[in-house]
Amino acid sequence: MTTAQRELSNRDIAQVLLEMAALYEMEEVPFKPRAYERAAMAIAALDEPLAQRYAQGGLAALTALPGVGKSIAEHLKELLETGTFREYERLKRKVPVNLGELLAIEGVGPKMVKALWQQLGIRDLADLERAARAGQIRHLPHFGVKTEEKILRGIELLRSAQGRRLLGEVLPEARQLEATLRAFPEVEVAMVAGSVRRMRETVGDLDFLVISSQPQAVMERFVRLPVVQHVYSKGETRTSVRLHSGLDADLRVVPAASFGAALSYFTGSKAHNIALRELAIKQGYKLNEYGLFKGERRVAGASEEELYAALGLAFIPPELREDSGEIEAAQRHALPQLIDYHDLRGDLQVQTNWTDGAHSIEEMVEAAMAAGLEYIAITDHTKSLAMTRGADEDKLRRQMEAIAALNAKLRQAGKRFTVLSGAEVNINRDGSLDIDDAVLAELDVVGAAVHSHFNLPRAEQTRRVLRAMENPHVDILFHPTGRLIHRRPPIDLDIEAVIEAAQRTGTVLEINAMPDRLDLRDEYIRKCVAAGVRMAIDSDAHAVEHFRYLALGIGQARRGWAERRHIVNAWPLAQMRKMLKSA
DNA sequence: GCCGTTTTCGGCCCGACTGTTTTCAGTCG
Repeated sequence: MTTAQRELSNRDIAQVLLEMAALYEMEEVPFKPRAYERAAMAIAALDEPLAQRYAQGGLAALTALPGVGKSIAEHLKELLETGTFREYERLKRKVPVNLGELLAIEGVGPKMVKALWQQLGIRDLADLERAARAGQIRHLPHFGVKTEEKILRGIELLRSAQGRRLLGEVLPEARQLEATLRAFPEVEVAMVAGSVRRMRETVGDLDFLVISSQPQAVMERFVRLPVVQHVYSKGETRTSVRLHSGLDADLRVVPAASFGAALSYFTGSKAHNIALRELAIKQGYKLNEYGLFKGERRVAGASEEELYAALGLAFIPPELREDSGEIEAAQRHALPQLIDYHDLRGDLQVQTNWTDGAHSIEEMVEAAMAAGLEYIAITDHTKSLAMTRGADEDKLRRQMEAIAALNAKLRQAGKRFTVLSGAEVNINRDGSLDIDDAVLAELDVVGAAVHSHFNLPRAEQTRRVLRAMENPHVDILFHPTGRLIHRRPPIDLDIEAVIEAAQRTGTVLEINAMPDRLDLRDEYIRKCVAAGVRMAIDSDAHAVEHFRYLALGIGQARRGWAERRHIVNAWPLAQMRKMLKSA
């Protein structure tokens, strides 16, 4: 072997399996698509690189994954060892298009891709856009003007992502690179700055800042990292690269005396920086990335704490630096005591393999304990979401019994952990729920959620959601706006009315921590804080690995100025339960 | 192709919406 072959990431591998599912879908092969999708999900949710898992545990470690059996494990082995596998190549030959690109468009599925390729030779996004703009698609059988318009809108939406990526997707990569830099012998301190540090829900690129007295050696090492694909520029203080993951990354090397000023400057936001510099000028200073200066003399700059203090400000946590009132609050020393990343005691939305989750109740409990939680609510889907094998009243009752038995077992084993029974109940079009009130009354935690009719007009949608919140058994409104970042817009809700109703009815609003949900979003959280509405930060875990997403929800809550007192699952169990309507 | 509190073969789950259609396919959750 000459140069090391770049290792496939779990994301790459999951993508290949998803393409397999789509290819089988085109062939109208029954059941296989679901099987491949399930396997893709399991791999995408994995923390540890699949290659590493395979290297250590062989085929058995692969088949141990949920949804991975003998055949898929064999395919994965081949994929890991050779970069592809025969069955994938065979299927791809039949429809040789850029599947990932085309399927990323909302409303475009495998059948449409196949038809477009067969009839118009469309192979990628550019082909598709050209054909749609030329009005060619509307003339195909089973297509029409509306479909053509939908495709163009879908492409627009995809574009508006502007190459920004989900924080949850980027954060592990950023932390890993940060650790790599920290381990360089010439590096004294390394930190990730930018929007990652501010925990913005999406990230455009990565900014790293290091202290070193040997910048050239650091830059040399940096550009030779295997994660680096292309070097845009390389200098003494700044190097700019494209990573294999598709992200751009900047590395800046600064002397220790400037680190705080540089960290502040490169953390942003731009608006916060400008406001800070204006404040400095008013006080007779000059502020730049090298420090706070009075004339030629540097009065602060080694640490952020020192910098903010010199300006007469309380330390402003990075999540608040958006120039949305934080500087004024810091002047009055009236910043909120933000909820901390270690403050959560429970998780009030957890799915299991009773419906569309990957793992059993017991496995989720184990993982929650390992994540340092004291309680979780099991909230599987209900019946009208049939594709998830949603629970009906009988199934919910059976699950309540299973949970009661598990709690008894935990107590017997001396474990201080409580499993609450719950459900993620569907809100019907008219605002009624798809589970009988009598059964809801027996559950510890009832979450209600919109999973259908996303496009109702504002008045009707708001009326619908309010009616659900007024149900005396509904404790929490799950992912209140239903948005999927970069994929689906939020439902059209009068958010003020929802917050007012939450206050009036005592309904908790969720901050769903899934990377592509983060719903409520930061600005709505801040409205809730102002209105004194309680919220819950939930992982919405569908697999044991998902509890780590809670950190994203906490980041979002901090961006919304939330304190521990606003977040019910940061409270001890007894206090939290008293807060719920059904208690 | 996966899986097992319906257990090693025979299931794999439904229902709504949209846009295209004359009775339904594709997509989504």
